[in-house]
Amino acid sequence: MADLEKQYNPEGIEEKWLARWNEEGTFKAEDTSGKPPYSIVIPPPNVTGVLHIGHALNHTIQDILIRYKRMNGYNALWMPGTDHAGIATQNVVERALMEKGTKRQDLGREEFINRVWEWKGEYGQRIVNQLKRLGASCDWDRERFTMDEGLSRAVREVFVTLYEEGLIYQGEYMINWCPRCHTALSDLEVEHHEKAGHLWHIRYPVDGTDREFIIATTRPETLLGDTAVAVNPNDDRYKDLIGQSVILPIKNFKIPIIADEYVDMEFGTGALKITPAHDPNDFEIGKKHNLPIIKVIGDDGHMTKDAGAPYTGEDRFKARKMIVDELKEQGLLANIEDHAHAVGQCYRCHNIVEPNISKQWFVRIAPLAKPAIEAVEKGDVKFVPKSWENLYFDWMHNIRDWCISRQIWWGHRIPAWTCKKCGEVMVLRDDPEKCIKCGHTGLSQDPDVLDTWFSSALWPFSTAGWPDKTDALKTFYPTSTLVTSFDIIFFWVARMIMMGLKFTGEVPFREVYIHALVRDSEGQKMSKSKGNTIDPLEIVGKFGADSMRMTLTALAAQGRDIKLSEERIEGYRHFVNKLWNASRFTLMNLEGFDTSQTNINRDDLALADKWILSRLQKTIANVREALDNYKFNEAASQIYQFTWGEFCDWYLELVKLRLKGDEEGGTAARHTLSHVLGAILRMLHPVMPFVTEELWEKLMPKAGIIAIAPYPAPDESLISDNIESEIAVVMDATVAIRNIRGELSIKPSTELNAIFRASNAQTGTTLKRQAPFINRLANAKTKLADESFKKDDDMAVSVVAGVEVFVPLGGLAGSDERRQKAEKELAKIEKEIKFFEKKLSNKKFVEKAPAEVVKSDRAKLAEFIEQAKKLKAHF
RNA sequence: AGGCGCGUAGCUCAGGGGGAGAGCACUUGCUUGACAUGCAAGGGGUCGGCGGUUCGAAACCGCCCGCGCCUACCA
Repeated sequence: MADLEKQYNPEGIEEKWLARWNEEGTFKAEDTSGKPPYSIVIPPPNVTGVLHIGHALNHTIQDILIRYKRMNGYNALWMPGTDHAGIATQNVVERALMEKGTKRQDLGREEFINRVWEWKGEYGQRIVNQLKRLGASCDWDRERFTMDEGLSRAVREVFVTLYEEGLIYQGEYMINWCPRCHTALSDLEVEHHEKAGHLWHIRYPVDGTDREFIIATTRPETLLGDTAVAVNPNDDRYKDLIGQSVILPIKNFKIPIIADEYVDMEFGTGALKITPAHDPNDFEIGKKHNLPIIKVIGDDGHMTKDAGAPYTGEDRFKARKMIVDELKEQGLLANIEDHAHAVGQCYRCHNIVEPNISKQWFVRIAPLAKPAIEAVEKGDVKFVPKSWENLYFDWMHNIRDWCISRQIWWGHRIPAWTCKKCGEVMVLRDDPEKCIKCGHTGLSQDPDVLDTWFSSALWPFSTAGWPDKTDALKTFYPTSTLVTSFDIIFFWVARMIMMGLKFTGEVPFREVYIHALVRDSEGQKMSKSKGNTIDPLEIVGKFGADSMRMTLTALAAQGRDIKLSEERIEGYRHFVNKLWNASRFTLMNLEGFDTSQTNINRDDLALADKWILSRLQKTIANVREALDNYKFNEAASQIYQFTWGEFCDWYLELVKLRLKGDEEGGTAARHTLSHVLGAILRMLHPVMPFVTEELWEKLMPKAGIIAIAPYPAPDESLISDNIESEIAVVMDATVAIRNIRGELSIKPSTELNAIFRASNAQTGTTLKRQAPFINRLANAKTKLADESFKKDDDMAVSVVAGVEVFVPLGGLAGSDERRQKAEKELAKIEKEIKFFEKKLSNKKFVEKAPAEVVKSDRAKLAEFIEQAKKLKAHF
């Protein structure tokens, strides 16, 4: 039994339990069950992904919730899976092809997709395997992938239904275009980062006059596609010019001067060049004024034929330089100004996106957003912390139609066909063989695929088998909780709510817990390019999964980001080790003791037993309360304090005497020890699953695995404030002696004598009864003062609540040192007295404050005065 | 420009109307038979600033200062 190593070594133990859980099917949820359901769907990581510390936090929290509920008797399902991550995955596979010297275009669409599947087969389990190593208690048999047949059917069903209801439409609009990924992006997929740029002020001469506009632009290359200059109709400076023309520099075209309210008279010179093909606002203005659209930047980011020589074929940024040089040459560049502005970048490849006009598919979002807003308003979905609801509402109220088509190959192909003969467009659940209108068999399918987030939006119900009415759907949907970070509230959370309500009539989850972001120790976002990432697997290898999980849990306070460093994790490894050693000690003392027996006569329990049991009940209640309210750090800290500060520091020390040989009370002590340790292990299991399983197996060999053991529940009848204050006397007396020892620099190995004078009979009885324990803890021989006791010159004195402590020193310390120590103690007490005297002398306080506060303050004051009096009397 | 969050011990942070807390770091002393990844004893803070509400504010309210983040089509 007592074959534990001196130090906890996670290696081997983690593997052992991963295998055991798997063999025993511990994490399997039941599609039909008498138990209450609790379900979480995993935010599906990208198949291309590598586990990072953010996943570790996200999954630790989910695992805590799931394990906690499972131990509480729920039919707990943690639904795992991965996301096909269209653009990201396509990029990865393309890069691999590039290394072999091929391009996807060389392979053709079908073959390329085959390659992606091959790639997925080879590497797709990587992140899943990494997740398993953290101890994630997902029901792995249910693992899904967004491109699975079933999920694809859900996508198809949703797309067709939305199309039939007019909620999906196709149209030519200005969208965000990534010239590198060669696809449209939704507004959300564009990141705005402030960049240092320039404002070029360009002269646009007015035709037939000597007047000119000076127009500022951040993108001079778009000049080639200008089709008008706009001014505000109310601008007196230019009123007379409206309807005339300017000569477009370089091109030497005439373009009209138009009037539009959009133009801000205050900004710059109040004149705006209009490039309908390359700016969303200009596009709108262009439509209004029927301006021609000249596309000068192509889909590949190079200048088009319409840009004209010598620019055609040049990269857009090179073209910019050429244009600026040319303008300079011609004297048309009035001025260059530094200008910082937010440039849109592709969230996948970080290239600068190009506003581009093209034909795309959109979701008409307003009708979907309305019920989704109401669901959160009504509380059908609750955000925790609640403040995130504001962000949600803010976005949902300003939401714009969602561009869902992507010009890539990897993803759910849009189920739309066009008849080559009659031009009929068909959007269908099943692939058509011929035109539904004219019967012609020549059909072409839309080449585009859907935004990856389109399928993610269905995840909570598509993974349960929707559109079939499965048992899983009935049992686990709506899911209970969603755990994610704030940065995908728009991308994912909001869209799941919209789609869930639309297609199931119910919200996809009841609560959304938004957790922090993990940053480095400087508070910087972790990123590979900064080199400040912490690799969770490396950490697991070095400190064990439990240490990492405990650290993340302890730091996961609501509403604040986590600054993580290896030192923090190392610190919590000490806690894991502490638990290990407390268990080691306990197990050493339980040889031959049957830990499965639970019936113990409470009268046999010693004071220390009753005390630790009382403290345990309070701790259990606090931990449960914390977990029920997503206060993970609070739960971690409660267990930490109890385990280290109370169980190890006091109870184990108090109990040692009774464990020797056949000491009286040994049975009660062993019973209490195993009971409390068992409760600690079960309380901690959701946070530290591996080490708790290992120790539980040794402590309770007959009880089965801890992952399905019942989570501790508080027993009110074991809570006793009287017992707790009685122990406080023992602790105070012990600390007083230790304090004398420490302050007077007496070695711990020197046994001291101590005499206690109690201020009441009960305290005296406690001190007398607990004397053996105090003696041990303070390395002293203690006794109670009798009537003849007199303090003499050689004694150090300390006064604590209800007890005067006298320690004869026999020359171990000089009188000066003793006086110093006593004066220090007195100064502290006098500070307290002043504080309370001031407070209590305030008439208004006495009148208005609650009676109990006044009463307790008066009692405290009296106690401190008493202590000071006693202390003074001795010097 | 708007919105949100944060400012508490040297560091990282809990807390939150009634005597300032934890971990780490620091000082001193310890091979006390679970643990030196440890034990014991200590030092350390006008809780960002100024006002207000209150008998009482670190906490609630207002303003200010500093630091983050998010959203936005100002050329």
